[in-house]
Amino acid sequence: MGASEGVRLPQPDLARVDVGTVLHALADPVRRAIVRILTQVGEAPCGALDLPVARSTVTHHLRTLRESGVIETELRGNSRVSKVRRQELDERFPGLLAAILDAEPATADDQASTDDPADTDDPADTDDPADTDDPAGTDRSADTDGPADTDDPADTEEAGR
Amino acid sequence: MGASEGVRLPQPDLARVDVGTVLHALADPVRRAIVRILTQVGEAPCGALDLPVARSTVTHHLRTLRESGVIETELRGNSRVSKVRRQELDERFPGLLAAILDAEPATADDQASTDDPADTDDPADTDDPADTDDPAGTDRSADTDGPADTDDPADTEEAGR
DNA sequence: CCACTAGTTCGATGTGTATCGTCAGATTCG
DNA sequence: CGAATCTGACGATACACATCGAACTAGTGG
Repeated sequence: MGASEGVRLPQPDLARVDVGTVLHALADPVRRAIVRILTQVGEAPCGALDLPVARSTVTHHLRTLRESGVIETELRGNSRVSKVRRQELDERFPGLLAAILDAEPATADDQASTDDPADTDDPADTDDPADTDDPAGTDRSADTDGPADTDDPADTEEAGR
Repeated sequence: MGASEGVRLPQPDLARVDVGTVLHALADPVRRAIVRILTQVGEAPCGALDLPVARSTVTHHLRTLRESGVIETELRGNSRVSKVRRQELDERFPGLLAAILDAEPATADDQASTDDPADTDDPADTDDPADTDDPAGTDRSADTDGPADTDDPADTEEAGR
């Protein structure tokens, strides 16, 4: 018992957590991957999370997830084992986590590759994440072109009426 | 017919929209308020949205919502009427929008005040939004103390084993 | 035509954030 | 004990983003 229970790191009371906080935490693809992995394996230490970013970045994301109330972490020796506060989240925001997890079906071994293709699918015409991945300068010019095209068809339509 | 149907602004195909895009769009409190209002009244032009930000900021948010696939907007004279792509969202991400809207019950007239108290409730101990509102320096020292306190009880716990 | 309204774009600003590498502290193991 | 491992704090960097006010565009009505 003592061996399986360690000290839990500070975490917010979910009753006090704003839904925007959770949404923001889960808007990041790496953090979503983390949550998916933890949901599938139950719990895992930092080192067991196979993600395409630096270890320090994983640590940063884990902290963000913990501070937003999505996961809980406990000390076990020199490891910090995290797990999703699934029950609490489901009580506080019924259906939210399920909807998000269902939106991106994935296999345990394909986490890293799953995130990459998801980003590839984003490049919809007016999709912001695609803009994020591209150089800012290029994106702005793209955004400028977008509305311009909008105005053109509008003019054409009204002419038709 | 023609009077009720205007030209629709470009919007992404929701089948191609990543859930992270939607999550990010709805992580912002102003944008959430917009979606709530639109959900309640059905549709509304920019000017009918009573929000505690500048008109240009509302425009910016509407654009973000539209480009992320959450709303659709059509030109009607010199107005741009927006509405939530509720059905499509429910098909693409079943339960997501409902969960988010349910997380923040509100009345149509209390949008602005509803957002403010939500921010007030956020100041949980390790809540990021609270950290954002407070001076960064103060928050870091608090965070530094947090883990330190965690380590102390950890030592105590292991001593007990 | 002009005046007015509705809404958007633009530029600037300040803040926030994801990422990385480095280093230090804590724990485990031989 | 020292070496190895695990993890997180720190500092730096580049980019993203919410916000505002001013200027501009498009549509409406007299």
